[in-house]
Amino acid sequence: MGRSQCSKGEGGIYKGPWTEAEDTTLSAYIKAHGEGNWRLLPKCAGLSRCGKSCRLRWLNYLRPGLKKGKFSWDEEDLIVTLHALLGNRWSLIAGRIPGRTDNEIKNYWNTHLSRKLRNKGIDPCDHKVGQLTLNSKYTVDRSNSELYAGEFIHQQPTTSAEKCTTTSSPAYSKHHSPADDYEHLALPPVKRIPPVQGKTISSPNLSYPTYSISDGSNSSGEDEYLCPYGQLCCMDWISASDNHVLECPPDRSHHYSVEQQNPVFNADMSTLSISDFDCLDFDIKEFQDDAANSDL
DNA sequence: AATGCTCGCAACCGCAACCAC
DNA sequence: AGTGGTTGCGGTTGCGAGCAT
Repeated sequence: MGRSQCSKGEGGIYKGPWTEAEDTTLSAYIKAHGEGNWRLLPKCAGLSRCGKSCRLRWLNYLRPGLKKGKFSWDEEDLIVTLHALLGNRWSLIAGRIPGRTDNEIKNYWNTHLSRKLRNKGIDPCDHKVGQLTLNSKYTVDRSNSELYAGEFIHQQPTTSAEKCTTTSSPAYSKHHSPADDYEHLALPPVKRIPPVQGKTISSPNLSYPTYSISDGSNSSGEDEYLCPYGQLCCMDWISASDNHVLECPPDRSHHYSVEQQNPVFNADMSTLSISDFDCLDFDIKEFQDDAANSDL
């Protein structure tokens, strides 16, 4: 499997599959000197490979903590969900799935998941339902879900190379299922707190959310918070750091901004989109817990 | 058994982003 | 602001394994 036998290319640089000896050399070197300096690494380590190749081999194969083998049900589900939210941003998706690499996820998507979705009549690019011939059990009832993505998520493609990005992604369903299943398309009604117009809602400690509303009333909990952009922006899913503030402008009853130290959150409300949020800020554990716990 | 075809995945390639100067 | 070097990302390639005929 894989590429052709190792062959020397220009400048005596090997290409093709890595040998065991090369793996050992690379691992030993990185354990001793750490990652980075990829261009110089091959020379220093005595490898006839380009730095890029070394980096890739380390990140995708040799790095400790990598999971091998089949994707679990949960992982598959998570990939579908994250792809719906993030598009082909494999490294971001991989960052949310411990032990899996972007390359692995990308391959798995291209060879398994996209096909599965297509077979179910779902466009794997935008996760929209095409001509589904569903039985009544899995009817997609968007009218019943005010959190349907098209209304709340307006993710813009991030690069021109992204052929398959979500321009209108389905919201994350709390009743999500793996790609085999239609259920993740049948978004249930979601409990929401009515917007508090003109109020500022802050959470000084997001790792254990306690909300305070500027009028002095307090509330705490995980299941009753604002989900202005589908459910992604539920505050619980934004990792803890100071100075998060959700606010509801008087003129936009369903849209909120999150103010952070990051200047992007000072963007014009009318143009703020889900892609403006740094996805690294989302805490996947709470993401999963929230999904598992909720049955609204 | 031989041949052809499809699938899965490691690895490569090009390009954009980032950084230092 | 411009330039050059480096890194990281996503798309694509190409080979071996496995399956079908």
